[in-house]
Amino acid sequence: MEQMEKNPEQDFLCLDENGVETVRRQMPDEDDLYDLAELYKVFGDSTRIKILYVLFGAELCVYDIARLLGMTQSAVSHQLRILKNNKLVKFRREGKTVFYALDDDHVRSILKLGMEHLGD
Amino acid sequence: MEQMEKNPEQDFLCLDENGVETVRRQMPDEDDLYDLAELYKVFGDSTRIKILYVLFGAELCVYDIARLLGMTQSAVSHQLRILKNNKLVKFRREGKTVFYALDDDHVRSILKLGMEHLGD
DNA sequence: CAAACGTATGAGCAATTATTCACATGAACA
DNA sequence: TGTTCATGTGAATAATTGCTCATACGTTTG
Repeated sequence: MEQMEKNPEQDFLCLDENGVETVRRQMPDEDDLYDLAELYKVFGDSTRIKILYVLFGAELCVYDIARLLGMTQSAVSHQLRILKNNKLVKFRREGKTVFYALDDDHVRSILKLGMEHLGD
Repeated sequence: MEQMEKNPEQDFLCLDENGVETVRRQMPDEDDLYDLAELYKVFGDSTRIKILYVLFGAELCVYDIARLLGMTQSAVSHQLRILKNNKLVKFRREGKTVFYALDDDHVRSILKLGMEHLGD
């Protein structure tokens, strides 16, 4: 970082054109970044995090999740819908009952990584 | 999952007491779950995701980040504050300029995992 | 078919939050 | 010391969102 002098041609204070190119090249598409933020937004709610952790080891029906977490069936159902849309949980119908489970191992990995970060 | 009959003593439709215990045992503390959600909430905004990705390979000053992303310096500074508070970025002062960089490799790992999940 | 049960969903409300605008800091330089 | 430059921040606003309440849907059972 030696190029600290102001360069009026360039409009960037600290980074030269090469740096700009390097940064731009590694940037994913705008859309992908948006989708990524949307994905993390789903993890960014303690209710949904609780639901995911409850499902960490067991397949559960909506009512059980609600009971375990001390929540309304409606609230749980609303959040399950969001988790479902984002492919974080899968479901299976058995008569009147719908069983939910974590969709894939990415979910577990993401939760674990987050916990690791908090451990510092 | 054979215990589908309703059991009025138990208040849980599908899960027996053993199941409840198993689920409860693996649940982290309420506080940790809350903190985890707070962490992901930070990732759950496309502006902050963009800032993190811009910092993926280069240490940058506030004004450069703003220029690269086409944002106000103020908006970037507000978001950097949040990223800083959550230990996702670190900073270094050099004269009037403040350089920001990703804090640790957890950040990179978390971003990568998220992208992987989207790739399905 | 009607009733009961588990689940899903739309509307409305309260709370959170990202941005803008104006201004405050804090450092370098005349 | 006063000015300029880079950054930080408080208040206000607009938009998002999680929950509740009421109700609808889909399945089973009488």
